[in-house]
Amino acid sequence: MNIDSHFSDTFHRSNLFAGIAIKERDDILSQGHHIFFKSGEILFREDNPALRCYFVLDGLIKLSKLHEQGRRAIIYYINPGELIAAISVFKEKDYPVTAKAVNDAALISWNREIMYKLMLKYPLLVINMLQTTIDSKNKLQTRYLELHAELVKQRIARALLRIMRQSSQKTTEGILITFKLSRQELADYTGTTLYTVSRTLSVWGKNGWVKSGRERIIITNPHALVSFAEKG
Amino acid sequence: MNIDSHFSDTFHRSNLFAGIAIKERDDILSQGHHIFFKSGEILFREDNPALRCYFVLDGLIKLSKLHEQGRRAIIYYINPGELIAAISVFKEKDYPVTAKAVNDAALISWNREIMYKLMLKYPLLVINMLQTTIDSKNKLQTRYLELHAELVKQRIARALLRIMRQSSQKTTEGILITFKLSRQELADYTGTTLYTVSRTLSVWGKNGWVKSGRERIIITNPHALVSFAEKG
DNA sequence: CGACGCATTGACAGGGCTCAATTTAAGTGG
DNA sequence: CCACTTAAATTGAGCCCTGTCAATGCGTCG
Repeated sequence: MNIDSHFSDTFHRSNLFAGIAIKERDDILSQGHHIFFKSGEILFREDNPALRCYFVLDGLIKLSKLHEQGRRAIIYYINPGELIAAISVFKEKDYPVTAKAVNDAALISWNREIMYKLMLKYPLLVINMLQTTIDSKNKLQTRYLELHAELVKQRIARALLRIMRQSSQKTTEGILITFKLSRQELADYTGTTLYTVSRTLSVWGKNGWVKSGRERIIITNPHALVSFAEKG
Repeated sequence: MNIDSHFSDTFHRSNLFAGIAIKERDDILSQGHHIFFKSGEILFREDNPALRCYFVLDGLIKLSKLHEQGRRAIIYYINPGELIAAISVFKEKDYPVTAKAVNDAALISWNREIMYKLMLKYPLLVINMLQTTIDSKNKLQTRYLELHAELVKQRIARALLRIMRQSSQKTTEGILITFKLSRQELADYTGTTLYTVSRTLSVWGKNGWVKSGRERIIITNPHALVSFAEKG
């Protein structure tokens, strides 16, 4: 399998391949398959579990989890350079999570047998996988604590800042979040409702901290947001 | 290093060593150090990060995280057979978590250099570490969703059931949780306050679902609790 | 231009937190 | 063994944050 040179950088710079020689990386790469998902498409769902693991080359992937009682929690936004559904190497079922492409996305996928062989062949690959898994677990622990300890507004501030760091660009108006982010999504990410998010953004709009429209958020005063996120 | 035969079983049956030959396990074991912690003692804290990773032979270890604003969240209870602070292999600092022995505990510890060498020497060890890390991450994801989606009482019910499955024994009165569990601890575990926990247990006591005293909980009607935990 | 989906805003209620006052139980020392 | 100390647990009162529901506004796209 060849890789588009545009994505090559993302692949080779990923922490996942730190310390692994280029020709070994190419071996790993050559055993995967390219897949593309359009914005809004679903990679796998609670009732249709992941059978392969995916490396994100481009785009943003949203991992969320649906509760029986109807609510949804966004667990992570996955950036290019990260791996998802590594669990599929070990378990066929039992990964009750939805993965959805937020932007058009390019990925590489490996099925479980191939990935397992690669893991045995390249111990450093597994070590890197372990490290990135621990890192993302720690991030979730932090968010778990915040969900427990902080009021909604503070969590929304933190969420905006996290998303800003992950996926934004400077514009003349401020820092624009570069994907469609509705009130509902932000609510799912912070553990609240779209109404509370709307009210909060409304106030912050009047403060001059953000400018927001339909599925579109610009942060005009990041400094104020940071201070609010930290002090509550 | 020798291992007490009483703990030998826990060591060798752990998922961590699945597929690894006995003499290899003994090699791994021989490079660690025995450590004991009395009930209530702290293994490491937010301001005194873990420098080694630990394998739990006996006892129960509580991992919690303190929020700047004062609240504490219990992230996991760690049973015998599990590994903690694997992150210390990769990072010296930056594991802002407190680990405390809930019961008297026996552990094996390895420092980072030794553990890293072992990981390179035994690829299957890393694969197993990856698998258990993914598993515990998934559990946290589930609890994150619950914290977002469920009311306090439902979360308390789930927490009691989880703890019961982890660490309990049958008595004539019912299923006794076999470690000191205060209202405050249960609150930290479920994301609420000790007052709400107290009120809830008080009601369930009148219902005949539980019997509770000072740092002591007996579940007298697990069936009712399960049904409540699932339906809310 | 019409329709659909997202966003806004108000009114209202209630779950659960806070604070304070007791009560209960365990542990300690004489 | 009992008085004393200390920490945990209970319970009530009050209130506020935030979820719920409903009505309306508005931007986007076919």
